[in-house]
Amino acid sequence: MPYDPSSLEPRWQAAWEQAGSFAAVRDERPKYYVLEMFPYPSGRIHMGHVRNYTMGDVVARFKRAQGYSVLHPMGWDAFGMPAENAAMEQGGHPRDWTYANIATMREQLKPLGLSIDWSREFATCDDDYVHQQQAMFLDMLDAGLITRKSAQVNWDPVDMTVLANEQVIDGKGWRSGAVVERRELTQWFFRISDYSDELLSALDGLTGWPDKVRLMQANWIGKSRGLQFRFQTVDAPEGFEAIEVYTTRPDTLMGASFVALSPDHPLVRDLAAADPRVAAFVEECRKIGTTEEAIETAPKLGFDTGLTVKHPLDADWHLPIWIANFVLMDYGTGAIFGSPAHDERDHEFATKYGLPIRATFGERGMSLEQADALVAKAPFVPLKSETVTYVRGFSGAADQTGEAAVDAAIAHAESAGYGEGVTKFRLRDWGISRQRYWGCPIPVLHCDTCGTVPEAKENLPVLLPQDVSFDVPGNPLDRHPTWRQATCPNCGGAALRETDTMDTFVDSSWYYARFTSPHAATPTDRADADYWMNVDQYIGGIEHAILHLLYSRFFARAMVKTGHLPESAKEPFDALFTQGMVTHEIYSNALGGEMITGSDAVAENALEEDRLKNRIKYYFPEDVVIYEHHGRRRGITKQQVKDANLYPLKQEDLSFALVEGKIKFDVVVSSSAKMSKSKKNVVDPVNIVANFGADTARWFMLSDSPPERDVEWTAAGAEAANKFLARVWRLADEAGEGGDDPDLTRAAHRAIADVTKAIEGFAFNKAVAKIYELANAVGKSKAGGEARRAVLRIMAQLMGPMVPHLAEDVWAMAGGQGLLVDAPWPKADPAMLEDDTVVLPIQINGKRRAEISVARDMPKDQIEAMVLADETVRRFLEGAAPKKLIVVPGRIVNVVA
RNA sequence: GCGGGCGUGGCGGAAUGGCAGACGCAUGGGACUUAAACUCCCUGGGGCGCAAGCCCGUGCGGGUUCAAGUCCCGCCGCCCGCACCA
Repeated sequence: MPYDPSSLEPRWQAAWEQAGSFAAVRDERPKYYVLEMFPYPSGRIHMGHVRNYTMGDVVARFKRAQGYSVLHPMGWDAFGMPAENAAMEQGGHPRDWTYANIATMREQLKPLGLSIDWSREFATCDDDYVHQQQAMFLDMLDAGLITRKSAQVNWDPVDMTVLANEQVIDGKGWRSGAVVERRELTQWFFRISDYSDELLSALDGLTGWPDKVRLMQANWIGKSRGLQFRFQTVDAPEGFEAIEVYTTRPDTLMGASFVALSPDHPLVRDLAAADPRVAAFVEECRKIGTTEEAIETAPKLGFDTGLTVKHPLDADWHLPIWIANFVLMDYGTGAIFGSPAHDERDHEFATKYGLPIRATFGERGMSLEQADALVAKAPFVPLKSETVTYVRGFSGAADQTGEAAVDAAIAHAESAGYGEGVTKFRLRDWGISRQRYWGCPIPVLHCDTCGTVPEAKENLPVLLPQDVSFDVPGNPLDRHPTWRQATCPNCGGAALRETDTMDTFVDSSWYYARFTSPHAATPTDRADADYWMNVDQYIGGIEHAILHLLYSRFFARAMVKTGHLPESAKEPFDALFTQGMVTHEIYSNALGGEMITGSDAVAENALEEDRLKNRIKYYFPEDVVIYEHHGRRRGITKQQVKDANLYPLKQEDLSFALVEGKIKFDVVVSSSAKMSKSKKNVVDPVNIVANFGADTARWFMLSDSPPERDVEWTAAGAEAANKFLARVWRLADEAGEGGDDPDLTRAAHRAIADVTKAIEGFAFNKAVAKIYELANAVGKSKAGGEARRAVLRIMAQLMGPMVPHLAEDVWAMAGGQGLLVDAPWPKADPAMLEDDTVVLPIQINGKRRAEISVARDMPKDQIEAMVLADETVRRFLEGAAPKKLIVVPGRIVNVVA
């Protein structure tokens, strides 16, 4: 009987379930909390999920074997726009759509054999979760962590609704096609910016996080030291006698050539009220979306107000005031001075509008003329740590670094009294208001008498009304006939409910804490949180490096402040791993605008493809057959092969069929990209599990590609994975009688050491390679009987975290006692790991020319003597003494001739 | 535009500054078979050579070092994020 995952996998899953193997329990063992970022219930699981959860499962099972009490939960990030979009497109209710998707996905996930404690499952749209989140919101409101202020949104003037950034395409609303405007709304915010410094400095302690993520967060928080000062205005309207600016480069003050205001600056508003030309310019600026990307990539636009300011160091020197579309109101003071000689953007702006470009400094030793010449065509922006020569300096030495010059300039401004050094952060408060239905209602009321009033805790949860429709754009809560009507908990009078719901990032900012006690009547249970927090290993995509992870770090602090988490949990994730995406080749019918019918064009060009996307037809991988023809990969649709009565067409019959004209290549193979429904380059995990079993899918996801990098799903790779697992199964099935093989036992212990190290280091691809080596050793070995079974049991243990079903079967066949899942992780015998002799490569002038075999502990002088006596070395030296002889013990020898 | 990352055979990848290409896939050859599939063995960066061996080779151009895929500087290409996608 061959390897049959379809019978074996359900059997072991049932065994684990019956044994209750994965229930997380508080006991005397040390605890380990493994968490993968929870999925959005889009409707079907995809390969990205399989990869993410397989990695987490490897860690969970590995730690379990190492004697930890493991918490490995699963839930659903269930609020969000797709449910509303589905309701708009297909009718139905977001709640029904969401829960149906969850049911489907749970059924698709379970056959993967993940070691999850399913009793802890919840969805963020559950009434209970909403309830606890609202309770925390009230606590946080009370603790001063929440505020209300004005913020800009994308406004679709036709649909009369707020759009998400992704719903704005080329500055237009995705449904209406209307040019989107920026509008101001009063919104709810978490005061994350109060924690800027704390969130930044605490990054140093996150030693279990990738450096790149810490760096991205540090840059996002963006601490900067600069000078804040006032320009005195000339002839400006009343109330605008001075303009406050902030600069991180006060040392370039003598190179200032203009002042630029944000279109949202108060002075600009004042001017716009009086001058229609200003108003028109501002309106033009507002047609750019709200994203920083849109603002920064839009062409730089300026408007000369005609007003001027006095330079703080020379009252007779007047600078023009411009309005510029790239100046952000959110950062600094909404006003800057332009220093075109030393800033890319200012240089572009000055060049476009004919404003002066005056160097403040040049390369070391340059004269004023040389420095001005240097910056005429392009700005000079050296590293701040580099020493430069100031040609228009006003403080500090002539030759100094940018850093020193900034400090000197701040000191100068402070002693002269025209400005002060300040520290600013780029991080803005976290706006959580969404003008949408399918989210957690913000539990607040608006009372005519009492103003904005928090709902009383005993009135929670504030649940969404069920009788809503999505046939008209806009927020159904706003137009619901009765839902808004409520009683003010303060005065007992009539009040209106807040109709904003919360950003779904709020839901995902504390689910990790809720998993520690998912059914508690309070947001957390302190004993459980104390025991299970922190998450020891968090695993998810790099796309969450900034927002989700930063918000979660803030939220944990807010939960500490409101007593929902212990102080020790303020950094909730001890270690983080960011895994890569799953990609696949793309199969389509067209390239370069022509329908491809067996022509030579196979290469891919993303831009071209984008331009032609409307004419391109995509094929699912399961609908095409790929052949190698004249060294190129070409595709034919299965339908075509069937129509020609040739299915299944063999490679060797291909040329015949082509020559006879029975078939032609009509599918272009394009390079791999992230799996997406629109390009149909998706492989359904359900099909893979049905065809090959879950273990094959898991094994493939772990093989070959390093976990942090993208992995390309290929049919050949999946088959190879399946073949290997079948081979391992046969090795166990066919184990016969025989004697010892010390080399095999050594190989097994080597494998224990290597695989353990690889799993600990998240190098699953290397662990897989080491298991291949062990399997090859088993296959070659003559060992039999208990000696062979002992090695097979080790192999089962090492494979257990990755392919748990097969491993259980091999374990049982090789005479393992009880369930493998309960067996402790094997330990390598140190005596088995060391060889007595080592082969030392000999390099001559850095190139490998020979090797010698020496005792591991041979002294250096003996090695040197052996090297000099070596025939190849003597040939290269031609009788001369080496210039140098480098011996790195146990590693390498280099002879410099 | 700004921030972050990645780039090694035909392909996925391996390599505490120390033998580049572990391991796997594809290819080619062979064994088994009436035949095929399965399986097993060998081959497996490019070039020259009967061979021993030699030369070239880690996106491109420089540099540091006895020694560079790895460190430094400057480019090119691709990917991720940019605050209302999740």
